Amino acid sequence: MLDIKRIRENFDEVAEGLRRRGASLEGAERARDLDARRRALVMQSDELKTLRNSRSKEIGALKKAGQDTAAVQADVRAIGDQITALDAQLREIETDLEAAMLLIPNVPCATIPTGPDASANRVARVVGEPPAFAFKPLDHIALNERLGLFDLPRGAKLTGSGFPLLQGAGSKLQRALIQYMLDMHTERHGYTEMLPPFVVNSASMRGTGQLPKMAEDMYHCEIDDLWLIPTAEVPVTNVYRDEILDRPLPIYLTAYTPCFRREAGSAGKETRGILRVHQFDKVEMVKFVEPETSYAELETLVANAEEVLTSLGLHYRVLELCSGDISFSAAKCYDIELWAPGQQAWLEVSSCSNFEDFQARRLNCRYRDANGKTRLVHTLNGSGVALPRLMIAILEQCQQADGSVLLPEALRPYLRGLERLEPQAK
RNA sequence: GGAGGGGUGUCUGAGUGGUUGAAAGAACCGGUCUUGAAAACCGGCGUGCCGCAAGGUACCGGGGGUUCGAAUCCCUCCCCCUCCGCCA
Repeated sequence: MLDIKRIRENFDEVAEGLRRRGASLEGAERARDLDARRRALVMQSDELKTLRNSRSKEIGALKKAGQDTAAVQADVRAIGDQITALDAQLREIETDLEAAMLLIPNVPCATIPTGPDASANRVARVVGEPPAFAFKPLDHIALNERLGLFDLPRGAKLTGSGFPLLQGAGSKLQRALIQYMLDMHTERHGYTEMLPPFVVNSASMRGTGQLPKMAEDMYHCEIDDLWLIPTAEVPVTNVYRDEILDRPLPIYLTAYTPCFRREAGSAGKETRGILRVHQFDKVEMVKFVEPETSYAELETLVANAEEVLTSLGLHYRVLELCSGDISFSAAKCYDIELWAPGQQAWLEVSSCSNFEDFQARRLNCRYRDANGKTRLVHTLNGSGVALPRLMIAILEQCQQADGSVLLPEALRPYLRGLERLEPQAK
């Protein structure tokens, strides 16, 4: 959520930002108008309340003195009726204002490229080399047919399409990767590990911005009004919702969780294999930082995610997303894409964003600065990284001529002697 | 799921309808004193909204209600504790 004062006082600057995104100005204009009406009503209502309070105190005094209070009571009652009417109007306006504010996206950072969509994204860097093959590399689906790491038909039988059943070396590799990443972030990058609930309430979903817009993309348990998390960002960022932090900033948190996404509307698109599924595992990093530091913190966040990939010897690139391609809440965002030689495609495995105070305002998450003044924190998060596509990239980049997959050295301690994924006899 | 108890500021904790944003103590910050520290003493010490400001207003788990007036009464929801039941 944007600062209403920013819309009030710097409307042109906000409008320019929204235009760069290709977003409509309608919401911001509406918010500006509702805000003006709200302030006028608040003034009226507060004045009447002042009057009511002072006259009510008179009644107390009169009663103590044993005098008749009927006339004053009638007066105050009339004032109270006016207040009730004004406050009803006010509530309506505030509800509308809140609704409008929740639908206005963040203003993009001034330095990011301007453009309408992904075509304007800037390649920040390409790291490593694509592996050279003396044979035609297979994609992860073909590789899996020999290796037997995941069983999609049986996953579909258990639940439905898009719910992979990992098995044998596949599940072991997955588990090793999760622990490898968590260890790296906690031991080397200074993050504290969290293992949060995988199901959250609506207030948490609003806090990070999934609600109200993304309700259709999430799994919802009606009876309890609880939601399956689409990313660990939700529970981990909400840890400090409605708090004034007394811990020194920055705070770095990391968590492994499964992620549940309905992916409504994306049926048939990039859905082969485990590229896009309804349930997947991910290690997430979340930062709570002082505003002045958030852009420097974004760079180290990306570096933390990249180290997972470089340490595994994988070829990837980093994109700086343009104004038209960043997500609703983000001011600036880097995507990390792994190279998948089997399908000759770049696969997004991480999205690292600085939300500035956009999430913090919804979350109501503040800290005390050096002068003891409360200020909104800046929040950031990034995947570190998502598992299925990491698995795909490892399979496709590390495949060998004999159909096996030679696993990265760095994972060996986590695989208890497993060095190579071997074709399975059917 | 059943029965009971409870949710007040950073913490402990008073407050059962009237000038209470809230006693008292602790913690914390500033000052005096001290070679320094402690102690003692003095002062400060919640958050949001409106306002140029003075100031006003709202908030005692959330929401709603009664009343001229609610931290205090009523309804409802949430959370915590104890006991019983069920259960991985």
